[in-house]
Amino acid sequence: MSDEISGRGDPLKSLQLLWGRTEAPKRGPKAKASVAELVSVAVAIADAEGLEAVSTRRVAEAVGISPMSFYTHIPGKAELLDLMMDAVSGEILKDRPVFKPADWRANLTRVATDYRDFYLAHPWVIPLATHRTVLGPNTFRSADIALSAIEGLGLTDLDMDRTLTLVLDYVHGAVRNAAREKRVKDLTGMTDEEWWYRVAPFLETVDFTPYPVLSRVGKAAGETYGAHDPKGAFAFGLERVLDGLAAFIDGKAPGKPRR
Amino acid sequence: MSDEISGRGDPLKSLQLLWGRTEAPKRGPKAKASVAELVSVAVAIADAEGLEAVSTRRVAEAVGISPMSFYTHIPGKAELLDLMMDAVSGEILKDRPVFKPADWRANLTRVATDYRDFYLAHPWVIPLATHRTVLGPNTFRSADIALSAIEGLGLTDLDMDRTLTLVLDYVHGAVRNAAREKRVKDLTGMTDEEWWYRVAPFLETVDFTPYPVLSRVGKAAGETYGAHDPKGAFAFGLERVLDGLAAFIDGKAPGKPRR
DNA sequence: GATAACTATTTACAGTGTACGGGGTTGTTG
DNA sequence: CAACAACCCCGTACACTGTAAATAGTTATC
Repeated sequence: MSDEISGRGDPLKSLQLLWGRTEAPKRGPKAKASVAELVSVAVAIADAEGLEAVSTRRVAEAVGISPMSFYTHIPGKAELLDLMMDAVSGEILKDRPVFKPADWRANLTRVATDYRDFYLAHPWVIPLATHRTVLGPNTFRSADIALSAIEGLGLTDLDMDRTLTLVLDYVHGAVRNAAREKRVKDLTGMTDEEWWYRVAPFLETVDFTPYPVLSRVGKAAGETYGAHDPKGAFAFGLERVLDGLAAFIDGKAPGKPRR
Repeated sequence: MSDEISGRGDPLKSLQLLWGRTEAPKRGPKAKASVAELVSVAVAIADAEGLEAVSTRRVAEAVGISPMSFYTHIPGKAELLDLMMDAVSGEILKDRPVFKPADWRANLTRVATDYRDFYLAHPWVIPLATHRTVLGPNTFRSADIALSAIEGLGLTDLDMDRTLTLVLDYVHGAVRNAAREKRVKDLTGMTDEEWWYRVAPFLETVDFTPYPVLSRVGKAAGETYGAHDPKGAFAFGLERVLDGLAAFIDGKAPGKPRR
């Protein structure tokens, strides 16, 4: 099963597990493992070895039950992935910062960097997220806090939605590369430097005249900060995004028309 | 093998295949299948049924060779994925538009929408791309054209690199959801409407008082354009990104200082 | 004709998710 | 008390995956 994206499982079953709405069993033997335990070790495996190391067998074994006992607790792997995503989402904006409307730019920067740190800490969530958000308590909590970063600016609810979507879409796009860096290194056993070292001799035999602009710009970028500079690129992009939002927000703000 | 990301294969072998640098064999029987053929059917399978339907066995069978004969042409699945990515990259900015510096905003809009269309046409590339770009001719070609959209604006080569990175990161982040929509529908057999229909009753039993902002904004967004509106969100975000870049570019442009 | 270079194929192994059916444990009910 | 229902656990099995290893067949060169 390589199509590992969230939102695949039975939505109702997932929801019940996410919100702890499974009523306690009246009879039967006591369970050797709990859902929380299974999710926790699955997250630990994903953090340490990547998503592909998470298998139902492996998770079951890690909590001390047999492979098939996994399915007594969680209907299938799809539901496990949903639970994993919501579980780690609890780390986003964990201290619930108090935002002041006047500092919206600082607020959004905080939100963006917090989400970025989150993705970097759990790179496996990046290919997992789909448009059908996991409707769990932690996901709701982080979204609520993030939205509160732009409360009181005179934006409509719709504008708030789109504004946060823009920032988080950008963060997601910008972070996806940095997040994979370690992963690719582990898989290939090569650092980026080693990789370039192996690749460079071949590239010198390539005729770059069909790509004049790329050739010039790529050379300049490479000489300045090596193969790539995700942190600098993120900061640059975020500033531009916030500049764009500034024009939008200042134009909407009722009290302070800009010109 | 669930860790399907690019940049995993032997880099040199991949490069040789990408640039057609495998010297023609002098002896031996004629091959029943070519690399181009294998890549082509692999792309067709991925387009039609998603990345997880692409297996070496399936691809081999589709071109009429036995499962293991695949490996006489391509060293492994990692290299196949690299080749697939570069192959489809040929569709981006295919007609090589002529960009005029004065119209940089229109140029970048064209670049952004072209990349968006590309991702929507081949959603499987989204989880595949890593920071180790596939160094193939088509990838180079599209990057060169995209960069030429912001030539002649007085930007340094580094600024051009970061500017394009910003735009493409945003496009990637914004498109990831829309691209999965069809995919999730196929996997779950549910449209988004059916999904919401199943989920809504449960959500009404959830206490939303801990998420006041989310509850209000989510309700407003849902009532206005249903579950989500990726096209509108994309347009909104792109305008803001371009506004932010406008401030940056106008500030740098030598001839026209803004204030 | 021998040999080297090349393609194609068969078999096999260690994984994966999970359907199915049976066995053991617990609390409730007659 | 015995019977039963509810529940947890587990062994077996199936159809997949990528690919290592060994073998057989085909072609051009010496």
